Amino acid sequence: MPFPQTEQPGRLQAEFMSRGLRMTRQRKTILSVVETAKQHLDAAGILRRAQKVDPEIDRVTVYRTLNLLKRHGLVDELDLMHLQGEKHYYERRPQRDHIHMACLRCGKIMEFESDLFDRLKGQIQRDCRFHIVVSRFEVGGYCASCRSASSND
Amino acid sequence: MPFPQTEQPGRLQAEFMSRGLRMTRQRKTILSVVETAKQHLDAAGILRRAQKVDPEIDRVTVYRTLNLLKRHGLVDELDLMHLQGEKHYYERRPQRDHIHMACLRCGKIMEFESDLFDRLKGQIQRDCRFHIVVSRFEVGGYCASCRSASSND
DNA sequence: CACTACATGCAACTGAGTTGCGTTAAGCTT
DNA sequence: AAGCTTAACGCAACTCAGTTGCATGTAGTG
Repeated sequence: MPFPQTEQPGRLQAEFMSRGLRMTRQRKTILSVVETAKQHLDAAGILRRAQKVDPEIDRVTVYRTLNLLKRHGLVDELDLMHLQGEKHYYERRPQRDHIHMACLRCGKIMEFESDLFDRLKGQIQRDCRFHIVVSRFEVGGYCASCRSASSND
Repeated sequence: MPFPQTEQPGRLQAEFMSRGLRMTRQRKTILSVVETAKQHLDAAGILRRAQKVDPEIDRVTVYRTLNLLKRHGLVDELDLMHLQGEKHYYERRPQRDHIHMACLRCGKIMEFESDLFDRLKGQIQRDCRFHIVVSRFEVGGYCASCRSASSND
């Protein structure tokens, strides 16, 4: 085991292949970019990073691969309250779903897990007899630091 | 009082004007379209309905008016899980926030209010010291009728 | 009633994402 | 290992939603 981290590289690739999807040089690059991203990336950002590894990679391939990952539930698509235009952001689907909070002043994105959130989704599935495949809870507002800052400026 | 309904026409117009915003012929038309809509409309749909009243109205005016309403918190912008392309939908901001559920099979949109939802937002504000201005909780999945239908076809 | 600042309409533009198609290459099959 | 088939790739052209610049029109003030 050469990867002692909690989230070992290659796990996304492994899940991808275990679904019988064809692995290509380009997909390998894109998956590793998505997997190792430390922040939320949009398609253009993913392309830029992928091209540092393989300059031949095309933006169309990035879009097609992201659609594939989305359809297979391997990544989630986020809007992040459209703080910067209409583009989408992507993240590996986590074990446990979380809420995204976007600060309208500083643009910071925060994530928040909550029992209440899990219970709410359970309630929807039971009370509405609705089978949830994907969910997105995004919040726009003002973060703690911007709230205190706004009293000084 | 000529309007005995729960949601009397003109209330949106009244809120709009009470904010000191300039009322024009076009805005009056657009606001009444938004206010009386029985379903979630996108900008093109709002334009189409507005043009039935006033054919001179331009799509740019619709976009500008929707942006204005959004900035003033008088309407909410929805993605409805991007079931049909990337366009946005609009609804009057309700007294009590609700969740949108979009069926991936039949396209139906359902709304759901929940105490748990209200409590969850309260928790976010308290635990994260985050002041919520706007929130959007959208769910994609399969509705009750499509779940039972899918066993037969 | 006149003035001014803001709203409108038009046309041109932007930016994200998609499609068609000829070429390339995964990953089976033997 | 070579050949085969089917899917993925790269490129260019396109679509679609929404935005911007600017000249003209008009709401609301005084």
